[in-house]
Amino acid sequence: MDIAKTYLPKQAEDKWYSYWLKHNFFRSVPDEREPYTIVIPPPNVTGVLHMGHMLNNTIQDVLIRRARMKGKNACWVPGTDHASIATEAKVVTMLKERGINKKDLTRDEFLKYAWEWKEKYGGIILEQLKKLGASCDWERTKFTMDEDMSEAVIDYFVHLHKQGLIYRGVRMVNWDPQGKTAVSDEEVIRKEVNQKLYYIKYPVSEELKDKSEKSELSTFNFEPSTQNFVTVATTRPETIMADAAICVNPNDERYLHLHGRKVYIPLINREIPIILDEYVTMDFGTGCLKVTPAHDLNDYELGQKHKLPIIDILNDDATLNEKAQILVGEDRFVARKKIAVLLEEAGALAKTEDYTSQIGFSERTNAVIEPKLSMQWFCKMKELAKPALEYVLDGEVKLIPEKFVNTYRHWMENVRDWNISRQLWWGQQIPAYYLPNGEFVVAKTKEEALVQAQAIDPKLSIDDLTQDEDVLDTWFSSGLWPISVFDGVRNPDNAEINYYYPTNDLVTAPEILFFWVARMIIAGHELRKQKPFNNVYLTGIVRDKLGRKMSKSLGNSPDPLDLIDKYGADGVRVGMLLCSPAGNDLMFDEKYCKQGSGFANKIWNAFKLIKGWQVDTNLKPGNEVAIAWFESRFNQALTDIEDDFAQYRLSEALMATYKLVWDDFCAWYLEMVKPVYQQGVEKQSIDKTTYEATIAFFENILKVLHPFMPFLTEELWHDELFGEREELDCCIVAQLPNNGQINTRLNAEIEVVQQVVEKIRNVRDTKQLSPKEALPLAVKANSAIDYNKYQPIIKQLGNISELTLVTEAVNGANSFIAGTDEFYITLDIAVDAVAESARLEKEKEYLLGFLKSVNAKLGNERFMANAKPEIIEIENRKKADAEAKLRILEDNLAALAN
RNA sequence: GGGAGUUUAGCUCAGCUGGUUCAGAGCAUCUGCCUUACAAGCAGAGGGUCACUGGUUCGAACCCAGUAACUCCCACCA
Repeated sequence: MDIAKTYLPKQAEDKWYSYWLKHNFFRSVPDEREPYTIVIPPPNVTGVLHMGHMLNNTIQDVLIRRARMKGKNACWVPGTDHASIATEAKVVTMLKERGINKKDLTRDEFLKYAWEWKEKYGGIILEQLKKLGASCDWERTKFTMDEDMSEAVIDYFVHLHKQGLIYRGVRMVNWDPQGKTAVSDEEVIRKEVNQKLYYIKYPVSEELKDKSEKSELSTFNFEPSTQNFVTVATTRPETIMADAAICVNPNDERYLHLHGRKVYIPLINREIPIILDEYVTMDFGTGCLKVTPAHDLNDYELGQKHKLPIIDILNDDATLNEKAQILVGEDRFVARKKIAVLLEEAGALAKTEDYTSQIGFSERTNAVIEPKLSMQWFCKMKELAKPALEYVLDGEVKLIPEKFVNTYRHWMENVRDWNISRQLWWGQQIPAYYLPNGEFVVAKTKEEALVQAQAIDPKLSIDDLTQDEDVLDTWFSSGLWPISVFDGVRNPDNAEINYYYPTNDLVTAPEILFFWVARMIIAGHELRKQKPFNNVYLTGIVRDKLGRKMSKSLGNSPDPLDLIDKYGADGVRVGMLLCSPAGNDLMFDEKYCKQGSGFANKIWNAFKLIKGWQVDTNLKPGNEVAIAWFESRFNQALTDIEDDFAQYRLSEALMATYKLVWDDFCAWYLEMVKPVYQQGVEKQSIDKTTYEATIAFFENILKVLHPFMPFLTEELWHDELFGEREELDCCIVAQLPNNGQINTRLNAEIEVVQQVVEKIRNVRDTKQLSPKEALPLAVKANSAIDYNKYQPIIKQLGNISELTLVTEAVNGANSFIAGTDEFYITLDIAVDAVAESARLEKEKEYLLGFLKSVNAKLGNERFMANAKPEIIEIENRKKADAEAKLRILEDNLAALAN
């Protein structure tokens, strides 16, 4: 039969994924085995797979598959997040395209559209994950707005409210004028922006009585005539109409004459007081601050302190309202430009300066955040954060890499109250019910709310209650994820939550350490007094090879599905992992995927080679040494790989596997045992022992590879090479081999043998001899290595015609040293004594230098006094080895000279 | 402004408690091979002032101090 020349991923991928599904290999139900649980970081329900997801989910899949193959009850819970702001924005856009304005819809009508949208586009991303090979238990797929999930959220809200941890209040919030909702502090991204600093002159309302009371404004390069003005620097001239005061530092000697005075706001001529507060920095701007309590957080606090009126001149969409008196209806940024012109015309603009400062942008809509006063719901964080911090500091929840502990601590120690209300419809509506008198009660249902309400006013009926319009922040619900997917909020003692929780590993991006990870730990402690997971593996950000973050707007992100199409899912998985050491950003380059698919092909070809063999029972076993060595080497590699996994060094585990397969198995083992080509036969004859051992090795290799390359390994697993397989005998559920014996002596001796082979090849290369030409080799063994034992290997790999053991150096031969043994290859052509001497001299020189440094150490009294005995012993051995080699070299040099 | 991190070969990264011939791996590069599994391959080779400057030490890529560059997080200087 014909075997494809290269591995063809496409056929294998769909075939085996459905096979796994059909046989429920991803399914997990509680049983007597040890559980291993991962909950997926739920992607946005309307999201599309990007490279970050690829990395994240590849890692999770590797971990879950490995756990499965170690006999654990592996459960990977998939699902999606309703992502209120992002999704609502998408729905609004969609409606707009259809000519529908959200304003014209009722809440119910809008939600109907939103659900339609979710049904249509939601879950695309989960389908995409299947292409990657994600072995999630799809029967457990959850959505954060599923009925039970929402109920859990409401329960949690009611619970926190009962604890007195949720309150309602007017606060300055981060207002997203595009999403028309408040967003939390964490959802504001600050960026450096080039702006202008406008110096605005506010006329002082009374003439200065004493002309001699001269200000020192001249140091600011102002026109002398400005002494009747107060000049204020601001980046937001459009808010002057909302000014409630001008503030100067009481210690600022320049402004003593202004104490107790009043000024007029330019253009609208409203009179405002000059107030004094040490908050003002004297050496910034002019040292005068305009106080605009409605539109700046600090000004708000200053306003509260000084009991200033709050004048809000902005609408929810950040256009100016009638309180502004001028430019009503204009957008804030349009107004800024226009007012600058108006001020200029009125002679109230002293100057403008270029200025860069940080501005907040909405993470969801990218709109410039407007500080806005409004009534919001808040969650008290201080008490909640404390135990959540302890979990991490105690190491009960391990962050990988550890460096994030500091960041986590810093945040948890400086946490502020969390604004949990969002002025949206898509999400869990806050379970607060208002009485006609404005009081409110919090309850799970309207009926329960009525009971509470009637305690206040017995005459109330259910129609008198109105529910709060706002919904909860998405993170409020995703914080419950590891508990709510097992129904642990509503039924805290059910069999599932007791079995699967706490989960084992969480794999997520460091960007959402606080948004999400911290809140899960908080919820875990609050609801169950338990951590939600043992380990948090924080992946890096996927960047392009120039180090730029991959994003749609930059257009530097490849489509993951295209990559899978091009390199196969296994190739892409390997590619992602090859360049993603734990916690480091990943400089993604397609070439890694190429390396991945190249690796898949290498394995495929090893398979093809073995497929071409046929047992000939007449042949005697002839590869005991090779077989014993590979077994030992394999066990060694298993230990190394296990160790890498234990430390979450997935890249290194993969690289160790890569080298095991490519170097040890293909380049050495298979070359050692591969039969000499026999012409005219379809299959190459091989002895039974070697054949069986090789197949067993190959099967074990497939197991080790499986977590990284599930499709290829499953495909090969079912080849007839391995005999008949039961229907359920699949690589995905095969058990990883246990760590077996490691023969360190054999491993070490083979390393010398490998050196010998490499040096023979080197001689061949430098003498430009054909690899086909067999050469004679003589060994003068100074070590205990029995070269008779390794003769077949050396002969086959080095193409040696004859290997003789000698006791004296061979004259006129090309020599080399491997380990401490001497090797001689006698060639027909005469040795180029000059070149050979030069080569040996160079080696000698190096050894002498080395010996000198070793002797320097050994001759150093303080070294001998301070170094540990084993170090000294090592140095002594180094010295002995070097001296032995030097003697050999000198002998060889002497022989050449003759 | 505060904090954390990074800096090792052309690229991406290992290098654990300071001490093996310790300066490494993979990729890339160069040279030679179309050797019956694989040219997506094989064989061989080259490539580094371990960011810089000082210090500690018998001994430093590793510890300490300072400097520089980059990255991230946090923060209300208009």
